[in-house]
Amino acid sequence: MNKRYNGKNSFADWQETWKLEDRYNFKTIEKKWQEIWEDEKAYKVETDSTKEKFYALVEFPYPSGAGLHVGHPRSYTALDVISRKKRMQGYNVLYPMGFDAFGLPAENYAIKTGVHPAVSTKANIENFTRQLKSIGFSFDWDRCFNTCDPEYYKWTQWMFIKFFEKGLAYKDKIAINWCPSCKVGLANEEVVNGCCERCGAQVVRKDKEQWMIAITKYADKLIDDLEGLDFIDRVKAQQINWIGRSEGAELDFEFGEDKLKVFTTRPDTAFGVTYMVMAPEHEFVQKYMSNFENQDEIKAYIEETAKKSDLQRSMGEEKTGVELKGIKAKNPFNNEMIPVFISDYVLTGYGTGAIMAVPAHDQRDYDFAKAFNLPIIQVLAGGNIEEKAWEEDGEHINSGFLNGLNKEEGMKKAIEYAKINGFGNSKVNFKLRDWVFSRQRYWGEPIPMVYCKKCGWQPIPESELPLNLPEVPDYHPNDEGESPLSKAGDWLNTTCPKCGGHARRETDTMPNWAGSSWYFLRYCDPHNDKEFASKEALDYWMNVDWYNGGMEHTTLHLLYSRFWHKFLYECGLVPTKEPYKRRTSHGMILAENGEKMSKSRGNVINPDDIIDAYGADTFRLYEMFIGPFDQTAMWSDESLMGVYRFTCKIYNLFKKVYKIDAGEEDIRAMHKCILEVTERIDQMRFNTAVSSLMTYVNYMSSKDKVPYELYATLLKLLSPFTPHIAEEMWARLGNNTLIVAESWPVGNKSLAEENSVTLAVQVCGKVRGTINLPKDAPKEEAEKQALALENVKKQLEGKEVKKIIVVPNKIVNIVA
RNA sequence: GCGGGUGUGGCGGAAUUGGUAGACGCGCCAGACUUAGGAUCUGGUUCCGCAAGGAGUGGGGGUUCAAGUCCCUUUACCCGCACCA
Repeated sequence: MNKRYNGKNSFADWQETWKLEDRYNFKTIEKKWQEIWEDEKAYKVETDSTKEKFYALVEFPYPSGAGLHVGHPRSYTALDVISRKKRMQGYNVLYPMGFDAFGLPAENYAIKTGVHPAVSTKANIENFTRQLKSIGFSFDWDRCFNTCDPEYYKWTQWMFIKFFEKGLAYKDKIAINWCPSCKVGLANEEVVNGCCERCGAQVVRKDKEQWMIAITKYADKLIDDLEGLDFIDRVKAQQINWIGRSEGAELDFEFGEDKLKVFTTRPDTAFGVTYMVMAPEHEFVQKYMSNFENQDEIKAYIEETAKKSDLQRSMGEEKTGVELKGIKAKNPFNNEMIPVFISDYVLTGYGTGAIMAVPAHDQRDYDFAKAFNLPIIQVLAGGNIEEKAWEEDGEHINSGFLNGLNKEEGMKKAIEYAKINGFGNSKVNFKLRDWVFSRQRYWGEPIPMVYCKKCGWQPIPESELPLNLPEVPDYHPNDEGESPLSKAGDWLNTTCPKCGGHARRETDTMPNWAGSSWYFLRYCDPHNDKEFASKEALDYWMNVDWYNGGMEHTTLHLLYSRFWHKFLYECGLVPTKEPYKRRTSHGMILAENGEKMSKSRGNVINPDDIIDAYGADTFRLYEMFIGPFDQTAMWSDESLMGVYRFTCKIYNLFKKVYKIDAGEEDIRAMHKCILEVTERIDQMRFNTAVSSLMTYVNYMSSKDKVPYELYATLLKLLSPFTPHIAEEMWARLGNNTLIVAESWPVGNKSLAEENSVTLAVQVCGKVRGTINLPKDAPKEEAEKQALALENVKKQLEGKEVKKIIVVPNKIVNIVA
């Protein structure tokens, strides 16, 4: 006997055995249908070129020990609703789930307890899987994988080698952001307000040899290709802002034997340069040190700034600095000799690490000039230079051949002049830096490189992939910042793939963002052991049609993965330039009082508790009803109760269902609901989609007998939101099919329309009454009835009607 | 400072894109059923007013027959970036 139907197979059977005492038992219902879906592989999907595909993606979670947060299901339910609807609309839907399983918490836990990260991670993944399954998401679990599985990271390593082969991965000694607490180098993206994103410790600068990936080579493409993508505006804006493209010029100023290069966005203000500034780390400072008259002062300043983090530097309100006495620079535009300073307001990592200072037209230079009593020469008319710098447009003055030109013309001419005279050219700069790709950590993908004294850095041969993570005696990084892998004994020693001599393995591992940069490709073909995914699978499934995730990943994961994908595209390994067609973002869920949920505040809501008390369907529906999807929402137990009542109503409504024909009004209510729910799901206006369903249910509840067709349609519309109860009641209606495989109802606009309409009647813009008219009644009829209203007559007493505006089916406004 | 967003009842939030502001839900009030209920059902619920009526979408101004919606201005809060030359 089929367990689906509990031995019953007709609607009549169910009605007969219906008892009033029968209560909505979500626990039994939900468990039953989850088992059936799993047994029947209801959500398994195959590459099938005869069907139109739809690829929905949500950010896979890091399987933390804390388990699922109520924030995760907001995103997962939203795309589950979309996926389920698309499936019912006939699409071949790929909606996968996996785990981003490398990460610091597992390693920190290992340091504390000695439990191997692989062990705790496995347990956490099992817990997450249990939780996700208990919510009834329609993931194709056969495609699930995790990034710490050698079968997966083999390909992450393989791709790293591709980066190396194309010259995009390189080792460089750079001043990196160093977290003294985590003892790890951080990418710029991982530094928040000068502090480590994970532990909050203040980040300091430290010179280290690091693997870098040249994401900056793709800076232009990463901006330009945003055009045409369906990303929400704030994501586009944030990425553009982060990449920080600025156009200007690079100019050479004579300095000692050398040319001191500066980057400026305002070459037109060159005649207003009264001094120059280098970053304290600039190479010329050391090179010319012996020539300076005030070496002690300079050295002291350099030492002082080296101790400061970027945050401390930027917090300094007063401009500080030291003049490099003894050498002046020559302004190539007017051959004037100008003093040169070092100051920490010039950053070593941006542009050339040196600037030409134009105090009259740049506020920072202005502040510095005021502090050091330097001349301020206005070269663009406008503003009040006595008070502050003039940064707007104006006519050039005191500027030789630029006089009379505006900003734009001046820039063009200045660059032209520099070009002709060989001391400069136009130049584009980016805020974006190359990606620091090394982590001095254990729980990450080993970087598949070896160092040979003779041959330098060499990638290991493809046949040796995956390069498995070895066992180590303990997981602490040492104080020199060497990875725990440096203690991996024999593993470290190997042979050079090029010359066969002795070589030593790289001991740093990859950052978290590595595995997540291409995981959406693996979902297309997750069990392939020959390639990261077959061409056939990629051609069919890519791009991701709809990707939803958190705003916090906009400049991290989302930018990295776009870059990574573009690189693979240019290697001919993926069929598309961009990975994601559409990107949306959900708002956070805060605690009831508007605070962030956190362990320390003790206000975390565990999805397990909600499901236990009210069931997965109520939980899902509430997450969709909580508020506008893209906005921050506050958890509310009382609102949750309201949704629970609604779920009960759906269940109880069944006893009023009869096999009777639907009336005209019934049909209208039904089509109205179909149209609204369909449209609102597509627009991610889930909260109003749910309210349409509530209105429809309220309509049915007010009837003594509910026509079968109305209830059946309700279940279909409801099934993406509350799949378990929809499935259960669908079966009780006597169906032998799964509702998830049914087709989505199609709304009919004309059937949804009322045949009589209520028009508001206004006198001078104020509503004074309403009239009922048949739909599309002539204007004259509306006017006549409006004027006949008692209240309207009263309002018009003693006044002369000047004009009557009739908007058909909407409003009559009488102007007097 | 730059970029993005949000201000509507006691609360979460709707409003077909210029056409009856407050859908839906919570809460609250009244009634019904009940031994009882923080259960369920029915009705009510923007504010002031007994009513007629008036006011009303952060503030001010404007366009329009008509503005939560468009324009100008101002303000508060939230998020991201921030000495990026």
